[in-house]
Amino acid sequence: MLNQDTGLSARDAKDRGAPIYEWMKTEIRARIETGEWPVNHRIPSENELVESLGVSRMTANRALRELANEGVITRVQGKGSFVAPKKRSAPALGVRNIADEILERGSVHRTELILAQSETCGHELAAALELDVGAQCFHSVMVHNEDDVPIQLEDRFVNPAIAPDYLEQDFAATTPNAFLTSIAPIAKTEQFIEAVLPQPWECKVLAIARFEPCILIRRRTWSHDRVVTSVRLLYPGSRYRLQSNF
Amino acid sequence: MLNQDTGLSARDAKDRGAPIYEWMKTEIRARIETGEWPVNHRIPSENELVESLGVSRMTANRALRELANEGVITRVQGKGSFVAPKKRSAPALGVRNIADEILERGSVHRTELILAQSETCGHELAAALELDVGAQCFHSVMVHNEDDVPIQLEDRFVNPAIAPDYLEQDFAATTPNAFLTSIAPIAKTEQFIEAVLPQPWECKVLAIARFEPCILIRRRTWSHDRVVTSVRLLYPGSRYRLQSNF
DNA sequence: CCTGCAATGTTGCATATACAACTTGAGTGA
DNA sequence: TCACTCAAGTTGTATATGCAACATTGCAGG
Repeated sequence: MLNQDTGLSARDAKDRGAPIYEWMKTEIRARIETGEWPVNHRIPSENELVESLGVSRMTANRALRELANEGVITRVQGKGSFVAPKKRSAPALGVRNIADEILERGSVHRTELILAQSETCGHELAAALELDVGAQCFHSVMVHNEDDVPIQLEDRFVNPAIAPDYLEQDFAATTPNAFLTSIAPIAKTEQFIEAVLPQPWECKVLAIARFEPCILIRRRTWSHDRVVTSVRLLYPGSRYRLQSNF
Repeated sequence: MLNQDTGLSARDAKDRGAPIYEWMKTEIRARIETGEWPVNHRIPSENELVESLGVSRMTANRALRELANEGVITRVQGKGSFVAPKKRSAPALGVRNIADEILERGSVHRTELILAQSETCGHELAAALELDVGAQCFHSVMVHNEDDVPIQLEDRFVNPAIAPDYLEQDFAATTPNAFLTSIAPIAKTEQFIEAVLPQPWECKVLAIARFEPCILIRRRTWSHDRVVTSVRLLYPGSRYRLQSNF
């Protein structure tokens, strides 16, 4: 049931799996993401949250303080808390759909599915997806071709709790990126860019030489504080470069 | 006076300008940066900090929790808090000063000047700097070391119309980046990120193997519609990665 | 009219307390 | 010896309370 004063729902104390302050953060973030609370909208004060949710002020304070540190909201002493303006996004380094990118260049995009299966999380993978060791996750590997030239090797792991029917998708028609962003709005992205030498099997599927340097992008995306996907994108250095002007 | 139990000093309550938890954070960070507390060193527990500093546990908890969120330390429930391993990663967006970046990681920055001279623009260089072919420009090459490990090769061309006394700078004290941004505010930046194999002479000055893949950033910056500088930044792939979260 | 001040509401910080969850090591009993 | 239990230490979370700092509003008095 919705609380008219704050717009937040009073959760039954029993079904909480996450800490209260985390739950408050996700609820507030959700209202911002859906547009229910637009930019500069005033967020319920700490005391209002105390009243409507039955939490202590320190807990409400922690939730709002952490959201402020993350840049989601801004707080002004004596005035209140407000939805922060959206961050600028970097065109070239943001999460682009490789298919759109290729089409914009006037080329033909074609994918080659190499693998799509369910796997058991090992230690490292569990940490990356923030799941438990031994849990199931989805794994897909595919090559994206531009005019029949391999240009990106996509090695992706997906959280099945968020996309339970991931493996049933037709990846020739919809890229994993497009599918996942359609069912889970991206709230946060972590991205590392490295230069590496490819593995032998990667050389084979990308049709490149053994010592061709490649750009490796390792990216994780979150939605509602849960990891949606962890992906490795490998680009042959001779065929691809990143651009970021500002 | 130093407290033997924690290595932290009990501050006089009067001279505190910052909140206690912020003061604790800076004190702990200082001990990590100076190497007094090396990587994996155990940090005083919350209760030890309570004892030695006379603060409440919630305050100590907040200081340590925020340091953990920032990646400075790692905390394990039931075990304790420990100095986190350094991560050598940099934001891919924006023009950072490599010296600042290294200092922030608590390492020592040292440059090695390889070349600093005036040259005559060829065709390609003239186009890059938006000058006439045959005009003079400045050329500097240097290596930036982090803890005496070569981490960036900087190959820079500078427009003499904007920085006429560029070659007279002491590049050991002030990086070219810091000098140029101080005399010409950056209005626009064009930046390409590639993966390449280094040239033999580049391998030599960076002390890397022949087939070590490198990240190459080619960047041009404008001020008042004129090109200030065109620079190639070469990073060994095994020692450096770019980070861009949003 | 307007200046000054008090009241109220807001965030920021610090403390004391309590319980839960996890780790480690010591001890105990089969 | 092995397995189990228990105690102590540590972090994680939640609450209640108090005071400080800042912003806004309204009111009293000139």
